[in-house]
Amino acid sequence: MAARAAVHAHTSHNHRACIDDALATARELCGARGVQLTPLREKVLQIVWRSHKPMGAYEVLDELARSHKAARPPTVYRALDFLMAEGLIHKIESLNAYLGCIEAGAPHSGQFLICRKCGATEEIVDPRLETALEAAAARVHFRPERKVVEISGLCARCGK
Amino acid sequence: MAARAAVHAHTSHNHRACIDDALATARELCGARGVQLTPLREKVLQIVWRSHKPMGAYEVLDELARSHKAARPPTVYRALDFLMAEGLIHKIESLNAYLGCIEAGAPHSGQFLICRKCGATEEIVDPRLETALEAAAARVHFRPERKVVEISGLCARCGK
DNA sequence: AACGCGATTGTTATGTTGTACCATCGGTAT
DNA sequence: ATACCGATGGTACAACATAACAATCGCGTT
Repeated sequence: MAARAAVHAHTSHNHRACIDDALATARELCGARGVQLTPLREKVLQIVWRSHKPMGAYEVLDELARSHKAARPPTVYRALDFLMAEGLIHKIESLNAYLGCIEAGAPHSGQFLICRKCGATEEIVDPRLETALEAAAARVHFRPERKVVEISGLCARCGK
Repeated sequence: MAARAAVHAHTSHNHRACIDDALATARELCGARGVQLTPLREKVLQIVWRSHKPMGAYEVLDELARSHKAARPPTVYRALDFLMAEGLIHKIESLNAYLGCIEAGAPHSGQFLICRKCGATEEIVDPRLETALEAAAARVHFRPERKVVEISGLCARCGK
């Protein structure tokens, strides 16, 4: 899984395979959980995954509308809500945008590195960071439920 | 300064003194920097500080309009932008809301504990957490500029 | 077949958050 | 005076998100 951590940050790999993987995983998970990954939801998941950058809900809508004339804002937001609830995508709060989750499975809060120049956004899973977050909360007896970690700056290539 | 870290989380302290402190510090800093903390900007800073919870821009606007009839959305957003640039307030991205900064001075990214029940939001300054963030970014040669850390959950009192 | 039921999607309208753009005003440097 | 600059006034609109209700669909029961 760690090998997939850099997926969103690169443009030259075989992204098609990533998407197919993600969709297959999503179908499996939803099947196992008894929830419905309907064609509409799967299409939205595919659209989000096709982008290397977080996509705004209205960008998703524009894309969806190409093959689904009836699409309206609620159509998209309902699908995005479902996908977030199942841990298949994340919302990047500082961008009001959505990104495919590389660790689909347990719903979890992600940690993100967002390049302000090229827009590429990488999800990282850093246990040390996770531990530091838990410790900081525990220190003041705060019980964490959702952890938003979004680091903006310059990615390795743009920061050269 | 560490003693002020819990300011936003409590309701029974002498908050008036906090506000006065914050305003005095702000005036000093702006004077030293040669930027103008105009009456309008100071009023907005005061409004934000009066709340123990992050305030939406339109809430600030409603409050401001009581004493400043000409206030419009751009009025508030310009003041908020200025205050953020000077490191006097923070934006809580996951709430689209603004909060007085307890460490006014160097513009910095804050770390926040947000109670989903009572809304109280505490800014923490945890060097270990800061280190973990830097390390996570450095590991992939990412150069961080802005770090958004917002932990939602239950505060000590609501989580009992 | 007809019915009831829950989940999903369609549809219209509206609420919330944030900006673009240009005008104006007061101070300062030329 | 003139030109410029930072701050504010003011209109309009863009971008993001949800409320509310209707229609449809699959499915098990009668």
